[in-house]
Amino acid sequence: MFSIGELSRRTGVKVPTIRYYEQMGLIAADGRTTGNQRRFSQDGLERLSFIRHARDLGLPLESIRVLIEMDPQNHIESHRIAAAHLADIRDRIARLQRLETELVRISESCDGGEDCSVLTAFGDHEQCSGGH
Amino acid sequence: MFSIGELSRRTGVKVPTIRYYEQMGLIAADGRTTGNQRRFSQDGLERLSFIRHARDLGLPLESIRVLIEMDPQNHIESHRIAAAHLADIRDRIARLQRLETELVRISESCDGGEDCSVLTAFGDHEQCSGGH
DNA sequence: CTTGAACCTCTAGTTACTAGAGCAATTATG
DNA sequence: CATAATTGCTCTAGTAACTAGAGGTTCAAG
Repeated sequence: MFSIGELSRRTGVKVPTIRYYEQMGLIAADGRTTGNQRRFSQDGLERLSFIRHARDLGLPLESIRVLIEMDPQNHIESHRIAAAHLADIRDRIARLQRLETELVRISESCDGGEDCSVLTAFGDHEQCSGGH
Repeated sequence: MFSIGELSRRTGVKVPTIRYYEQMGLIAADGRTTGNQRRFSQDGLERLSFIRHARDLGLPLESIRVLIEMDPQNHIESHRIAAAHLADIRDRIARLQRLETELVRISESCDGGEDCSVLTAFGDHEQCSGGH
């Protein structure tokens, strides 16, 4: 049986975050001591590691909740979540790359004149090339 | 003079968002009608367009506030903000690309066996290659 | 048995908005 | 000019995923 601090040390998830996950119904303590402190089993440790890793992969808690409650033999649903997340990541990369291009242009636009053209470029959409 | 709705139509910023910006001190109405409705001048329109575009570029409101309050001749500060934001964007792109690689691996890991290995891969950090 | 670390609950703050309630003002139409 | 439709007002609360702090209790070591 692990205390919440022990669990935190083993998974790298901060103590208040574990309590937050419990509140969100993603994890449950196995029980409490007479003094009302949480005690977690090995199962809890594994569950939390799962959440931790999935969060590191950028999955929102809602998707994680679905994964947790899912039948492990349900291929379709887990593949769907993975594919949706991948598409989302790719979309975000594409958008950020467009911003990067734009920011490079803005950063290079200043010729050192009186008023800084970096500043005006931040506000002027006319100068933009790609659609953002 | 524009009503808040007119301003919204011309800039593409939603009405409640304009009020929110006002509350945050980023924009101010020129005054109010006798019936307490906001009226904005051309200046307000331009200010809001600036904010809109800077937000589209992904700048946080705090940076925008700094830009707005800045002397337009202050090259150093505007260049610094642009450079910091560019570095931030590049960092995010790099991290997302690492996630992309990982998710592709996870998506391809399933061989159709009893329990779906996409599901287990979400929880198992051991299988990961790059550091995330 | 005492002390200090770890634990408890609860509230509020973060970012950038969005949604809704309940009411007042403005504008368009008959 | 009266009425109806639209737009506006303020205020509160909700979103995601936590983090920080207050104020108090329990646990483990010596």
